Amino acid sequence: MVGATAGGLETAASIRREAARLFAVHGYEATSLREIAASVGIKVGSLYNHISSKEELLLDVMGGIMDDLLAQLDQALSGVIDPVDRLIALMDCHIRFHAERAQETFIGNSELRSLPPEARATITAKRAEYRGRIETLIREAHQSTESPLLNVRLHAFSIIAIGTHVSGWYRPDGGMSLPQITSTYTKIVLRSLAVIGADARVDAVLGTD
Amino acid sequence: MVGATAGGLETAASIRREAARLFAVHGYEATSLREIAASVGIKVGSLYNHISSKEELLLDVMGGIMDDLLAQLDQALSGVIDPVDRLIALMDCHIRFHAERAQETFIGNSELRSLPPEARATITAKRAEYRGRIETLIREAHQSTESPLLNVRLHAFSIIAIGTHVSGWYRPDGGMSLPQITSTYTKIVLRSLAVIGADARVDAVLGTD
Amino acid sequence: MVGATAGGLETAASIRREAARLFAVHGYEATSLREIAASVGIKVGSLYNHISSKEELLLDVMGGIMDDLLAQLDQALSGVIDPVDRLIALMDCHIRFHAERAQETFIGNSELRSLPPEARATITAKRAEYRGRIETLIREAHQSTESPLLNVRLHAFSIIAIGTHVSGWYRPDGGMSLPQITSTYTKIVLRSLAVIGADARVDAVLGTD
Amino acid sequence: MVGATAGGLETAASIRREAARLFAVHGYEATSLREIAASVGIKVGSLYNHISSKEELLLDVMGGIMDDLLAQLDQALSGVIDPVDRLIALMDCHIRFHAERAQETFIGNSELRSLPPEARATITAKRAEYRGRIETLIREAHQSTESPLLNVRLHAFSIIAIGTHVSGWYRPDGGMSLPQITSTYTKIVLRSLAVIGADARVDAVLGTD
DNA sequence: GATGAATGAGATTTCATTCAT
DNA sequence: CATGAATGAAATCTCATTCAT
Repeated sequence: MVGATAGGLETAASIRREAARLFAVHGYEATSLREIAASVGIKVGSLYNHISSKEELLLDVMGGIMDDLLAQLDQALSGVIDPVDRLIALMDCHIRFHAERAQETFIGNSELRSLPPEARATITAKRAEYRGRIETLIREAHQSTESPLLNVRLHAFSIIAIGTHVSGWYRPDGGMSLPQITSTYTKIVLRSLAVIGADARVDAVLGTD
Repeated sequence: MVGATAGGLETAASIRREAARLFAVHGYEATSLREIAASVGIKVGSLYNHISSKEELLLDVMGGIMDDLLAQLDQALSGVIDPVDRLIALMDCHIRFHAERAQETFIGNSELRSLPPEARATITAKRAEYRGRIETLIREAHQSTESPLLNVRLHAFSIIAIGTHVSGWYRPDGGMSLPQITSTYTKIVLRSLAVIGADARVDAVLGTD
Repeated sequence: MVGATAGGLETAASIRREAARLFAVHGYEATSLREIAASVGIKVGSLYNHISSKEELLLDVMGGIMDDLLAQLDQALSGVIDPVDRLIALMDCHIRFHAERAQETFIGNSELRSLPPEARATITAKRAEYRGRIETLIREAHQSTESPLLNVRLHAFSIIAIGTHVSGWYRPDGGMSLPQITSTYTKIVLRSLAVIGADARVDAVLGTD
Repeated sequence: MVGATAGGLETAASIRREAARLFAVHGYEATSLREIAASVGIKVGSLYNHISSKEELLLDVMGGIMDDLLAQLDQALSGVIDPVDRLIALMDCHIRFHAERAQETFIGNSELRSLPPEARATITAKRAEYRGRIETLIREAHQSTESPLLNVRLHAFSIIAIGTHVSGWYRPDGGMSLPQITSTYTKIVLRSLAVIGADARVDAVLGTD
């Protein structure tokens, strides 16, 4: 029966979706498998036909997120050559990703401590990788700058902090549109890097809205 | 023996200290009263001579933090008149506070969801108050600026995001000194507000180190 | 295996049975779920597959008892027309019920205070209903009486008191047979209502044993 | 300081009074020493300057009650010679005692099971003693009776049941006066023993009210 | 005599997980 | 693939009791 399999896949996807939602709202520890099962419309025991443990479910939910982020960054940068344009592409991708996948990135940022050491190390490595790319982009963009590079690490940190923060408050039906948010934060970051004509360059790439 | 009373007070303080530490490391939900009691060196039941519930303990730990932050900001601003200087004073206070009391502010930012609605509302109100003050300082400093004010809310958010982030990674024995961090982040923020001569003004107020 | 479902239902029934027994012996507060679980032969946690709380278990145990009593009274009276015969039928039913279901009625009488207000009100209402029926039967039987009706409420109370008392001491293997007890108490009550020829009438209806 | 001692004695009495009240309302098991201490206005630890254990406190509260009851019965019967008059004196004393000291007798009847075996045996013996006296009085009064003595034990039981029941519902500010209750119940009992001219004899001794 | 603090035992309840059906 | 039931571990919290001050 094709339906059976489709149903099974749907159930598995449902579980991950509801888990993400509940982990984001109440936190991993405060979310019980009973709640997740109830949200999906099945009983606890049945969960285990689709997951192997709660921890694995968390890993699953957090799982692809960093890979996706890195992949999306690659894609956003592909074909972009000018260093400032690349920085703008980074910011656009960075903010958009943290907003559009707010729940997952929020979990990724707040539930690291719930992972067992090994899994945590995996994630931490990917985060370092992401930070490294940001630092590289910052360094490369610095050529068009009129002031000293203050501290690459802290520049990168402030970009990351903004993304993390966004995933905590952004709502699709909130008061600000995503392009508006992206554009503004990009200007803020470019200004902080003392990029010449920061605002105009952002408007040129991302539009004026 | 003075020890009797002093012992009681010391135990109570110990409990709050250890609770803050453990909440920061493992999270509120993942921290058991058993662990806290063990850290303090008493038995679980004895905790209840000093607290009335785990939730109240969390509230206690998170409790004064926002009041302290607001008070410290008041003090930092007192006597400072120039709007840009006031912004610098804000940033100095902001970063220093989030670094020096990293554990508490980290808990304050990550465990809001563990509070019952009423308590949460109390804290949320204080956070809004703090954000409001930041927005006011931003608006007032904008006079010395050569570029448009992008979006007060997002400017404030980026400052808050940086503070929150700092409380997550700062270690007194880490690679960067607190004055260095403060100075750099202040420059980053002033630059992002397009304050004229941002770096120099920060150096003038906070020193060159 | 049919046993699966049957096992579940049997366990649930077992729990209620053992709870009734233990509540009757030690009282609700003094009975731990551990003891109940042990009596049933399962572990404490497993209880919660069959009950939702200890309080609900008490309510469950006390639950049907008043309904059963009222239903049994209806049945005992059905087809009996003569007012004195109806009184005799009441007493027969009353004593028999309190003896045969001694544990449950004992709990029903002694653990009212352990119920939360709402549940208590439900039970209290049913008890008032039962008392009301007794009072009606007393009034109707009074026509065949040679003396004044002293006080309907106190007459009813004395009947109720006897039932409650019986549920406290009756044992199937005790020194007195149930018909003997029933017959005697019925005579006592009819005499106290000054029914003419009380003893003979009781013997005529319930037998001479 | 006389005041000091008086205060101490007062405290001890207060504790027993509040304990009796709380045991009667919530039951022994459901009453915590903390509640008792709070009702008295001291802290838990201080209780132990006046009691030696919670169990002993219960025994203390239940303690004298049976002795008092027996003593009061002796006194009520002293000088009364006629067997029916002695029965009336018994009933008057019995009901009055159970009403006036409702809380204590209620506890005495409902918390027997909370006593350790030895203490329970002591109390049980006194109750048997009391029942024995009632049975003797019944037998002696039977001479003035026109019908057979149905069953001495059950006659005694019904008297005891009425007393126990009274202690459960009597309130000084309730709808019925104590003399009214006493008189009515005495008539009920004398009628049930087929005492000739029961009502009149009761009225003659206890008054007509 | 009163108190604050400590303690060990135990209470109810929740949870992730397993497994036969 | 879903379920009901069982389980062991652990969690928060309460309690009677002790004792130094």
